Amino acid sequence: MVRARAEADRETERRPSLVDDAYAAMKQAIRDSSFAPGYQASEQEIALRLGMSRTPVHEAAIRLQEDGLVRVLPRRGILICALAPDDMREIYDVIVAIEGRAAELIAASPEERRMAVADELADRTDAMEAAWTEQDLRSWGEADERFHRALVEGAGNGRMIRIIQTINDQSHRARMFTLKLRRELGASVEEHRRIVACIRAGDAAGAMESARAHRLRARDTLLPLLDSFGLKHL
Amino acid sequence: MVRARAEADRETERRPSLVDDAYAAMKQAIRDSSFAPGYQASEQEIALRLGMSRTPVHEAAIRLQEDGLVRVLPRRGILICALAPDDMREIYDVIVAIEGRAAELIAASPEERRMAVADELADRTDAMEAAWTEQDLRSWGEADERFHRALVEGAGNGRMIRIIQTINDQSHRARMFTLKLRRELGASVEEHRRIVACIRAGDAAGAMESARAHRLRARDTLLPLLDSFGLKHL
DNA sequence: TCATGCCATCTTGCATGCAAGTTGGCGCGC
DNA sequence: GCGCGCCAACTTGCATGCAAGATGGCATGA
Repeated sequence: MVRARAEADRETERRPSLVDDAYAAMKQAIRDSSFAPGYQASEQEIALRLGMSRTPVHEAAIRLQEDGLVRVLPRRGILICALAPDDMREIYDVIVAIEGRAAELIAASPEERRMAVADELADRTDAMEAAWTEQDLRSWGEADERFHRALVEGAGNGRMIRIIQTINDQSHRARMFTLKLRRELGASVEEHRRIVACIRAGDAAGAMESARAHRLRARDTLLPLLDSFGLKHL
Repeated sequence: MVRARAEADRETERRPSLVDDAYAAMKQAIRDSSFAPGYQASEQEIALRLGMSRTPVHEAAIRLQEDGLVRVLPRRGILICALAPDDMREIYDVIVAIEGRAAELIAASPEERRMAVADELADRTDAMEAAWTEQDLRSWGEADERFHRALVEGAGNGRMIRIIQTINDQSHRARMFTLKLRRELGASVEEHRRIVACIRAGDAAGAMESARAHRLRARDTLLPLLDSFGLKHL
């Protein structure tokens, strides 16, 4: 219970309220497509399914709307947002900007901290390579996600972390979809290693540039892929 | 009423609800320090003052919490968030990342679009210079704010715009405070002109670098200023 | 004088009631 | 057969009731 106590001290013991439950449940449902994009649900219906009244569902919907995952249509219900290719372009630009700066900040930090982050990033990359040789797509995707999360968390900027988290929630479904299509996963490992090397060397400009180049290349292989499938929304 | 109709078509006629009113009123109160940081208000009290019941106030508070402007403390009320110097550091890093990428994107866009944005940016910069020669701090601040807003809006990325808007809401009070202290406002004009020149020339790398340098310099002059005032929060 | 514990008061979490806006379908007129 | 309007059913916006958690002050004992 040490962990619980620590959180209690930090957060004045916030045990999960019904609103938190509703928020988590709805977000999860959107992530795994139980609520498909374009689906329009009534708050009443969701409330019934979750065994609570409309109030907490409504308040959770407000938070989800703020996250860009749903739209609350007055007197018509909750609409699950779809992602158009243009949204993916926007999302990649935000990622390029934030991860680039994060890599730069890490590379410019004191050696001890830099090395600690680099070690973690290297571990994630090793996991990716292992998954790649075993053709284990699921593991590869998880390791890749962890690499990028560690990259942003390594910069120690809570606002950047939150921005990326929001963006990830929005693009999770697209990521799951494209994971199966990509044929150039191998290149990512090498690019990750270059980022790590720059961080170790304290080369801030190089770290930023490799992080940016990595995401820009991924974007340029993925967007045409989505377009070729004629996906108007996902 | 043409404007109202246009918005109606676009947004399914969303006239302002009480929640929107409460959100706007509270946000404004926080901006102009009617609600000072650290102040703890009860939802009931705010509801009375706004002439509505607790429900819309509560829902607006959830949105403000999502924006990072307040914290809703269970059964204790709404706490207006204060900004520590470390928050300003975080905020500047986000701005450097986003504005840098925005400048790069604009400079890499087709010439016609590029020039249109550059013209607007140049206008804002002219306004700054005029305000500077007249020692009109308020006008200077407004023109500067408009320059930076135009810079991000010029990239045409809705998510970037939203991120910057949120960040601006958070740091508005600090900006108002530091505006009076800064003694190097003149340098900004020149730096803005350099950004505009790079955009006009289609020099993406140069645009990004000048936008970044501009914000980094501003940060490095402001943060020590705040520290020297021993401001733990504002 | 100071620490401690209890209680009155205040505040929100959540459920629910009511009214107003939205929708889809049925029937009527052409 | 086809279009149009009306109505019943449904959905949320907002107010309010109730109960439980948080707080501060006062009384009590050392």
